Amino acid sequence: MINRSSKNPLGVTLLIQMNPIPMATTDTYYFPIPVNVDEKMMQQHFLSDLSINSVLFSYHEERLHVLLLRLATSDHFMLPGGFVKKEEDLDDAAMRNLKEMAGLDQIYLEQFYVAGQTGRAYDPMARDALNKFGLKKIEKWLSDRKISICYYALVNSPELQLKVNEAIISEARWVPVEELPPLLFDHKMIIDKAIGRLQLDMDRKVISTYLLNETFTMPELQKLYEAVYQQKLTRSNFQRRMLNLNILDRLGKRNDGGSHRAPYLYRFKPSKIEMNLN
Amino acid sequence: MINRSSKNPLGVTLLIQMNPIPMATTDTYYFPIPVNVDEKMMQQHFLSDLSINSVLFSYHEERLHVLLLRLATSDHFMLPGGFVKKEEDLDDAAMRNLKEMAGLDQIYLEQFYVAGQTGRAYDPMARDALNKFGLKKIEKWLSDRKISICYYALVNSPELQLKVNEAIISEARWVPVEELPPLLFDHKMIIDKAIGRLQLDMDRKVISTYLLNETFTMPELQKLYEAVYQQKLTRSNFQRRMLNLNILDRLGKRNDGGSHRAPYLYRFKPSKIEMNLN
DNA sequence: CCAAAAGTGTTCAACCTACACCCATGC
DNA sequence: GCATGGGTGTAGGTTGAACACTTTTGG
Repeated sequence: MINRSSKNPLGVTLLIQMNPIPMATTDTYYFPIPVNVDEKMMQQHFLSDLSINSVLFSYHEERLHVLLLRLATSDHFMLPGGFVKKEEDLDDAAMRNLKEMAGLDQIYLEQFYVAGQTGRAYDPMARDALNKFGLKKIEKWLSDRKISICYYALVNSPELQLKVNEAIISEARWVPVEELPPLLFDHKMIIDKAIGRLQLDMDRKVISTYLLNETFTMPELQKLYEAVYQQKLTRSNFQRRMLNLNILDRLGKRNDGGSHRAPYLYRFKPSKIEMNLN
Repeated sequence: MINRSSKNPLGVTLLIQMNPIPMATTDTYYFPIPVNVDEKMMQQHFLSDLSINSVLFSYHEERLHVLLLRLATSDHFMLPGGFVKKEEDLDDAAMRNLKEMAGLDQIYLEQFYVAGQTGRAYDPMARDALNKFGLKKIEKWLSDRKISICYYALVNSPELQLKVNEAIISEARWVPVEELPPLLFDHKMIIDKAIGRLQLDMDRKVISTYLLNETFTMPELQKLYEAVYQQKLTRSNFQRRMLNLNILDRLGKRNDGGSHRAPYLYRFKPSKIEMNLN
């Protein structure tokens, strides 16, 4: 288990271990930009007007992070995403995309927005960067693409193994939400909306569990809330509020740590996960 | 102004005055089922994987109503909707659709859901009804159609003039949400989600004004809330809550009515409309 | 003057906030 | 013991539910 002590965090590598895998025949369409892709097959099997973008949230080092990909030809970042097969449920497509790209499975996934502005694909910054790949079909793709269904996902471990085409994506990293780098397209706006929705959902549903280890201390839970809402909370009141919700099991065990009273370990009551509050 | 007295409602006709207009060249694509439509033109100008469905809400006779259309070949109803032009923002498409169909303009419109299940077009009931039109292209349309972006709209007057193809839509009516008839496709589920979202939004934003006349009495406002939330509220507490929000102007004027104390008239403060609460 | 409907006040409980205090632990 | 950090208690304010009371109006 990762030691989350504030004084001496274990130092999870921000830079994700990338494990590039050569682009294969069918399973390559999960990447948001269809480079080196059989266009015919694309048209035949995928919905052409739609794409999916996913905002992956992870919580570590006491901060809320978002997974971002950097285009090899740019210093700008973008969100991961993919396409929807013709005979595939939207939610399934989003899930498949995350599984193919990052091996993620059974994570919390929520659709929160549809980006439908016509102008959204026409970011000149993105155009320039993509044109550097020298591929004609990207030009076409940019002018064709229209609607993006946006999901956010909760990931409880920052240690991912990404499968991306290294020629296109040169870097993938968890970035703290307070320190977002320049982003392509309308992805900044999408992330902002995702954070807003995450804040709403944290208030209404028992979803913190998807961002934490199975057991955690009360201060750890509080720091998660502070990271998501970007504000300090009063310790004693936070504790009472959480306990009064009656969604936590206190485990007799205690952490062993520094020179101070040992905190209790808590766990979300299994029956209460997926429950709505209020 | 419509007399909303509970004892003797004026009796707005539930059945909408339909004013059928012959299908013209371009402006006919607003109807959710492309019958008698130039398929080539459709493919050329519209996004093929998407449709829009709109849940129109109206409040009258102390009840929340939804606008439903009945297929001529069925006793089932469906939601109005339309398609998205290739170079058109999603929100604009939804607005254009309502303007073309019902002459509505500058109304409150909110996107709330995306219906993305593959099975959603395969309602056998709908298939049967549509096949009765004897048109081959409907079969194709049913197997092609995939994703529906769902909007809800707030309409403050039930008196609409609909433009629909009478050969296909034989009836259009405002139906109280507690008395929904059998619906085609997944439209029942979509309406339920729309109501849930409307309830959330009524709590968070100043949108009641889009369902009422410009001026109204406190009991009228309360009845709107009771219709939306499907539950009785305590009169005195409702009044205090609304006044404490500080979003209402009390107009000195009073209603003239029955043998009882005359209520004040209120109006939403213009500056507070579109404001978020909480 | 009475019934009916609208507006106002009062009480009580629940909850939130701030802050003080107590407990456990390693040095 | 004492600094540090986790856990609990308490006083004051706010909010909302329930319900009683007052005001206005037509008959």
